[in-house]
Amino acid sequence: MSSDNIETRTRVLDAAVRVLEERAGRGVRMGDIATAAGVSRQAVYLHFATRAELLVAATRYLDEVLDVDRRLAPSRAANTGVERLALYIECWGHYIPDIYGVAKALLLAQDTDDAAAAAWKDRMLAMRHGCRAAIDALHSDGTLAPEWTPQNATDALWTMLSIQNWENLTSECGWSTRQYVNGMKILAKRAFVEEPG
Amino acid sequence: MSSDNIETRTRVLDAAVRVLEERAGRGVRMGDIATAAGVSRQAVYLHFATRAELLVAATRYLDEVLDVDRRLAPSRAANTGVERLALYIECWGHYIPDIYGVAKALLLAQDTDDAAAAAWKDRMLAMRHGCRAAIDALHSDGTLAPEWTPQNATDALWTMLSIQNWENLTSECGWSTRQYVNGMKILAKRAFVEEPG
DNA sequence: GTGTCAATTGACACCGTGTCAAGTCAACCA
DNA sequence: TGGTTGACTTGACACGGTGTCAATTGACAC
Repeated sequence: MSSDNIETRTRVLDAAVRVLEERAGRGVRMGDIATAAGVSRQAVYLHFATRAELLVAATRYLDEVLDVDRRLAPSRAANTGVERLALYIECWGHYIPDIYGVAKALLLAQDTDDAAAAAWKDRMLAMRHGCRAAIDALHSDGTLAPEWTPQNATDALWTMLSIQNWENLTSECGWSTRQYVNGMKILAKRAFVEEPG
Repeated sequence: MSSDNIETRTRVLDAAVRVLEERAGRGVRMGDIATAAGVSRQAVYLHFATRAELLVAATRYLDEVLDVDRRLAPSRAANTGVERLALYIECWGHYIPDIYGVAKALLLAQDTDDAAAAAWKDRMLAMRHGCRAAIDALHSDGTLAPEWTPQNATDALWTMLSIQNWENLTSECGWSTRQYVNGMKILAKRAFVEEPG
């Protein structure tokens, strides 16, 4: 039955997201996800050909659930570049903790799997567009610091906001989500904004 | 023969560094290193109990060869905090390409191996001291931007200068080493330095 | 009843790490 | 010269995780 089919598939995705979240994306085997979904290991392979495919599907699934577009709306509605930059960081900073487990697993799978690498690159490129939009907003306001081209500033901001950096700051430096958001706002504002006058 | 012993050991280390460099730290098996060293796979295990141990030894070996202390001397001799920060970034930015292959392998091994994780953490902590020293120099000059505590600024600078960030900027954004050094100098100066007056 | 289809069960191939035991070869030494 | 030592080789194997395959179960549909 096709609805049954779909149900099992989503149960697996749900379990994957849950268990990846729990274990921060590390050391999660296909069998673990199957068990968590209350299904045999082979049933998972009935729906996802490889581990990488499952991880990619889990990312998409999670994105749907979390409704990224809605979250980004405030940033898009900003009146100035400075405001847009701050709101984008705010949004991103609260988004990372929600996706961290799945993202980390995908990040790790990258090294051995090309499909995972492509999927990761794709996601990161999407995130880059947000950075670019914020920098362009500064630029057209005339408030982008003169040391930067929009291109270079985007590269730098994008890199600064990477998930690995979030990981380092929260787990090695003990920053909270709030501290992360504030810290990145300060860093980005000082680094990229030149208030005229 | 003990001199023979040492010779084989260093031949393996040498081969490891070479082959890790070549393949950017990815997909390098114990057998590959053995072959590159002109030695059997088991000979490698005669000198290094695990892959992680070999990677850690290779890092130390490379550090000896590259003479980190000498490289850091200019930065330590700086007269102002601003100068020290710039020189530290200069030094670090030229150091990363030399260690990237080995570092990347260690970084990847982290996920499955505790010894590798500890070694990586240790190296990164050493690098953090350099960041801390630069920030402290700014602080005692009274040129650290008021938004930052020395602690937070160190966290941020340390994170900014991570090898993953270098990787992203050079490989995804196409930055050269020179561009990296310049970009990071601009970013760090704008973010952390408040010129008095 | 019979066919269909998802899921289960258990076996197996593959790969890379790490282990083990037997054998080779050179240097050193009585 | 013949024996011991010690590094290295060779080939086999265990283990763990991924992915495959074939036979079987069980429900629902006609």
